[in-house]
Amino acid sequence: MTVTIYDVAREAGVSMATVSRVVNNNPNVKPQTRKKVYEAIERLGYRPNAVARGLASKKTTTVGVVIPDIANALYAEVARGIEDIANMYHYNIILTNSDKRQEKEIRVINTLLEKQVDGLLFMGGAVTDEHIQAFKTSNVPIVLCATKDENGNIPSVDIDHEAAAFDAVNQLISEGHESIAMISGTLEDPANGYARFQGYKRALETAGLPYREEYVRIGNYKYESGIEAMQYFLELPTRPTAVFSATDEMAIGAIHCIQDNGLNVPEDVSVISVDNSRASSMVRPTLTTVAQRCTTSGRSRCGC
Amino acid sequence: MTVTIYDVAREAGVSMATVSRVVNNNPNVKPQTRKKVYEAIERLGYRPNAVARGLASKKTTTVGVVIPDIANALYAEVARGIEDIANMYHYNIILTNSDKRQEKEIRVINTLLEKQVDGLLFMGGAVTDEHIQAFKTSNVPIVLCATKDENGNIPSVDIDHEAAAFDAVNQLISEGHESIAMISGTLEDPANGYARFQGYKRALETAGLPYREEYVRIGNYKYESGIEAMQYFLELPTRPTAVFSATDEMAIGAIHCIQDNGLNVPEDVSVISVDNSRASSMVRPTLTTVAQRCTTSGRSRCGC
DNA sequence: CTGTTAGCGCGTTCAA
DNA sequence: TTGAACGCGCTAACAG
Repeated sequence: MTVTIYDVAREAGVSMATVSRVVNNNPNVKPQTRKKVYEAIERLGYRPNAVARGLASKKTTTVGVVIPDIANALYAEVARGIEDIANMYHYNIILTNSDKRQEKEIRVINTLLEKQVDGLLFMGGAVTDEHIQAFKTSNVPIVLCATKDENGNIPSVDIDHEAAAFDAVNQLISEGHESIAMISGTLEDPANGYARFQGYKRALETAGLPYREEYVRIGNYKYESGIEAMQYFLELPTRPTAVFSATDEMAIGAIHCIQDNGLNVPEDVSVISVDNSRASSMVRPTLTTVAQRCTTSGRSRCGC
Repeated sequence: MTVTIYDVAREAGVSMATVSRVVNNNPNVKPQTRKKVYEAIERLGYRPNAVARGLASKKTTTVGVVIPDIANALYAEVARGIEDIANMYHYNIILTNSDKRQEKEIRVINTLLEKQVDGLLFMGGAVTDEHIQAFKTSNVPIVLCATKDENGNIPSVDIDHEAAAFDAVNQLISEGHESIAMISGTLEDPANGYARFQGYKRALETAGLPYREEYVRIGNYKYESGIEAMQYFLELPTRPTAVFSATDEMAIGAIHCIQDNGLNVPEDVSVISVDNSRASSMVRPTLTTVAQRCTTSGRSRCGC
């Protein structure tokens, strides 16, 4: 039924090894025999079996990707970047959603390793001892993305949240704002939360602006929490003239809240954030976002 | 280095066959020996090699998915649904982006087939003879998603665009609207374009409402084209009281256009669409969308 | 430049 | 209930 390398060899009157060389573009083949082999391949409609090849060569040209949720726009962008790069090197990706549930994460990591992926890209929340344990059972390169292990032993790639936040707030400052509030994520979140908050503080310091506790509210990244935070700011005795949001979604909530209070953006209050989701380009008034190039971050390295 | 089934066999004092039976949950193993094997597996940290297994069994428990662009929210939702179901049956998916470029589509289809996927899910634009040709070179089940081949020979799953459009327009009618315009996609697009347009027309007919040519504009699914179309409608001698958009993005453009003209939604003009992207829930005024359950559509069947 | 020969790690008869 | 032996389709020395 299926035509194998052996069939091609017989058809072309050469050995399996020669066919293998031709298929793998090994230069050590006389052009003439190469041609014969190609013809035989064409005639028989031969297609190499990547599984057999993988077993023999111990390489699958496949990398595993565990991602919290591909339906999330941010992760989808990253996934796209990863697949682009993988594709460029003729690799494929096995994609798995983990929903950041540890039990599921561990399970898919093991499945991926069973499938002999050549590399594993892990995007998730916390990296626990169990994760480390699972990683250590294999020799394939692991790279963390948008997360880190406590010791920082595992290679990881991520955007520089601190710098992104710093840039965003700086832009506000350069526009003349002096009272800038922040809608932050939880400070327990090292990346989207703490790091961005640090960037915010550093920008204020650098500009010689005072840091005021009442100008910082912790949200949960959701639209509604953006509204709540903004409402709080607007009711302050001296309300801020600008707001820096840790994420686009909260920023949009903030904008709507401002409008609901009969104020205008950016005339009365400016809003800026650091995500770069597609939604942000479709919201009004235009939401200035410091491009975060999610896709690019997926491109940095992928363990292959 | 790597521990194989043979090592486990030796450690447990049984044969490879027995270990294989245990690993594959074959009932024909004495509980006692099963236990011995499990212990040996534990002790050695044995992990089955899925590639070798795939070669021997001719099954990879992997399905290939070619999708236009995972960074697109709609497709991402579908992909999520597919992965969920695959995961439920202990399958994995190899995901590839095609950008609807035929050359790339054909290439990844072949790659996926080389990798011996147990099924192939193809999401794309047109299904040409070249596609059919590529599909035929293999025996793995192929299923089309959100697209169809001309003859309808290949199994396919999709949402019922016609019905979705019909429902959406019907809702407008039930709200008392009698002059309803439509921002359509290109009619060459059988699904998002033509089918939705048909649904629009059928709803009008069913309600005994007249179909007016000037009440239909063709857009390109983009935000801007929603604005253009809406502007056209607003400048009509008798402007429509409601607008049905083939996609959310164009609907959002329409809404903004209405507002830019100093009118209100839905007081002056109602807007409805049939996508269900996340963006639509964050836009104001609230955009009524007929839930299209993209994720569910990904769940229907996946060729495995 | 080409052919021969071993495996890669596992599932699967077929006997026992 | 268990084991021996073969083969899945291909790559990788090695030899010539």
